[in-house]
Amino acid sequence: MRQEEEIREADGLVEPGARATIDDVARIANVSTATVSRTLARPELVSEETRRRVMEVVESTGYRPNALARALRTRAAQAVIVLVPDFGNPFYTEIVRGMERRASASDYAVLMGNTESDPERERSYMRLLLDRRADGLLLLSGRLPEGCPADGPARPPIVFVSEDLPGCEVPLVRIDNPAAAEMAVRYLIDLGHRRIGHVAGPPGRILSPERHAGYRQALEAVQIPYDPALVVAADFTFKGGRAAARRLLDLPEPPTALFCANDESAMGALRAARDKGLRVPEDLSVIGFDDIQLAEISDPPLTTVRQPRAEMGAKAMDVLIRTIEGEALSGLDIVMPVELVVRGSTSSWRPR
Amino acid sequence: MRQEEEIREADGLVEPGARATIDDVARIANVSTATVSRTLARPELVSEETRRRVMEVVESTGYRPNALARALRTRAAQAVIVLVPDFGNPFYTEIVRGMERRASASDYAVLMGNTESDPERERSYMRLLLDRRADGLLLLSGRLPEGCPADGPARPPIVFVSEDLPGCEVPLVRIDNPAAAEMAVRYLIDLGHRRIGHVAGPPGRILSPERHAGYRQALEAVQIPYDPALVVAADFTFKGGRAAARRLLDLPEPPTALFCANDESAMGALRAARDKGLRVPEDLSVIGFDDIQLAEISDPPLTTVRQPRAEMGAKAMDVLIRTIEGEALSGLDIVMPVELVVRGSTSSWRPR
DNA sequence: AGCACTCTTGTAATCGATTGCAGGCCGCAG
DNA sequence: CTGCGGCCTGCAATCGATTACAAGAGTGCT
Repeated sequence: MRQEEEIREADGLVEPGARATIDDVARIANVSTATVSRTLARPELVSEETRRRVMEVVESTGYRPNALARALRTRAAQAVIVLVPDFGNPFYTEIVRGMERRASASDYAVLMGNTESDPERERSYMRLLLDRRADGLLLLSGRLPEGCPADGPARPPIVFVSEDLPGCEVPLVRIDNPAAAEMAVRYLIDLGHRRIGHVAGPPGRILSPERHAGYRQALEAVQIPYDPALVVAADFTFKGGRAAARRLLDLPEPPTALFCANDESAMGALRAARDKGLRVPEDLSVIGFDDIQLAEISDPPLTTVRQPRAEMGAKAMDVLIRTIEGEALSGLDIVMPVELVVRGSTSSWRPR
Repeated sequence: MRQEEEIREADGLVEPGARATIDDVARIANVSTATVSRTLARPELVSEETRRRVMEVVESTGYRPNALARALRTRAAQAVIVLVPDFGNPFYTEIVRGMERRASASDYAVLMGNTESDPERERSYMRLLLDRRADGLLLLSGRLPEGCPADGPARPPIVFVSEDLPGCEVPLVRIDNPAAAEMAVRYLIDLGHRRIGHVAGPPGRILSPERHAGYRQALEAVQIPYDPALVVAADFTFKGGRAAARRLLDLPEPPTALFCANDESAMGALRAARDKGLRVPEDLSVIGFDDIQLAEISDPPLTTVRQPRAEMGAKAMDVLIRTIEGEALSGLDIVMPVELVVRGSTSSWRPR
């Protein structure tokens, strides 16, 4: 026993596989565990001399505090869960990047989950919260996991991004969808278009009626009568956008421009145009929404509405962390600015 | 004090915000914490009657064991880290899906990390391991995070997917890249092509020389002399593929077919062809590698080599979990089958 | 010398589980 | 009646940290 301790004092640790604990460090540095803990957490409380000695041992043993033990004691896991409905969707990746950046600045770990809108998966990530392995939740899907209290004191720290659940107090970081959509359609109108179709989003998502409202608003602002035949719902996918656009282009009096509720369906619309032998933008203008990476490399490159995705992610993470750390931010509603990115899929139109 | 306990016994818990602990359950059910723990973990050790009583209290209080406390005691976090070099890359999303499926079957949590090949980010995720918040590591990037022991008893459970670090004992789940590449090029040869270009991967990635070797092998098998001028390195991106293909198509005697080291660069090649006014597949055949989603919706849809990505992910997770749970699987090398998916970007060629 | 104060450090309780060990109870065989 | 073995259950140690509290040393003042 003495022997073992002496080996430890000389060499750091006996078993190379085992990691040093705070007790090892304390023993080797000849102080109590309390002092080791303080040296790391609040060095100003420890004398110069002791601090030096402890730090030396910390270095030589490669000691890292066990996060589980710390989290258990402090009741703070220093980790947050980010629930993404679909990893494959490029719209989310940039948001997540922003989140990670902000999280690591405050030394929070990010536990990312791909739910595919599957309640089972949502629940399984929700467990991490109930488990105490995470302190808060960032939701990109506009839906609460089943069994998660939406309000009241039992609600864990949550922030919604982009989409929310109407009627609850959860903070939200978003853009002004109606205004952004109106801006996009307004741009088409300014180019001379009068007959403008709308490839809408799926009815189940809040975004859809919001962007549709902006579309309608833009038309009405310049006295263009709203024609329901020019609106076809899709599902935010390439395939859905292609089919919806095809229906619009097959109309007896087809639109000269399309406003698509997101970029992916706009890509579908570009394909539908090509399917029919229409040139974009000469015969048809197409405008998307989101500014995903693909928009830049599509043929032609897509004119679209850019959301400041990384900033939105960072902002949401910021609000979440501050909530976790005790600020009362309930009911916050943060609106981020958007930007129209003009590329090659739109051009002016003179009545023929 | 007595008062509080009576309220608890009647109503479950006093404060609705606070979560029940094993002590609460034990007290209310009038048993020891040991019995509660056993009821949940090894019910067969507990008498029918007691089990019923405990379970009732567990239900009514909504008790969930604190994972941190358990992990601290059992020294098993029941969580693994998955390091993805680039979330935006659709190649990885399917792999990750397979991993998640297998993990949740064994009740492991998946902590996903987007490293962007940044050593800083890698280190920050590595901390979760050193921290004891995770039990193992799944690497999709073919590189070890800095400071991670590659071999010896100190090496944590790790599995590589798709790419590995040559010369270390870490298990690997992969495909046979040379053989798969050879199959693809062989297909072009069978279609009648004789002058076949190769848009290669970046030199830094192991995949690149492997696929290049397969390309060369296929040519040599039918006595087509290898021409270095027909090989241009790109970087697995759309842009890089486009530029590389442009160089090949600008050759005095341009190739009639291109084998691209991945789908994204193949998309770039398709664009380069269109830039030059070439029709695919009539004037140029293009074949990719990976079979990402985009391959199906590109114009024309891309002929490519499909990797069983979900299965690879699931398999890798399987090996990792078994390693964590004590099986000695060091040095394992699992090779998964690939499949040639013929779509519209390739057609037969008769010498003109 | 005595007292008050600051500066450092250690003691020990605590977070919420798991689990080895021991003891109580019961039935049954000798 | 005694002893033994099997079934349940509880006691208490343990995982590895944090932190309230107390105690001792040193300083300065009266």
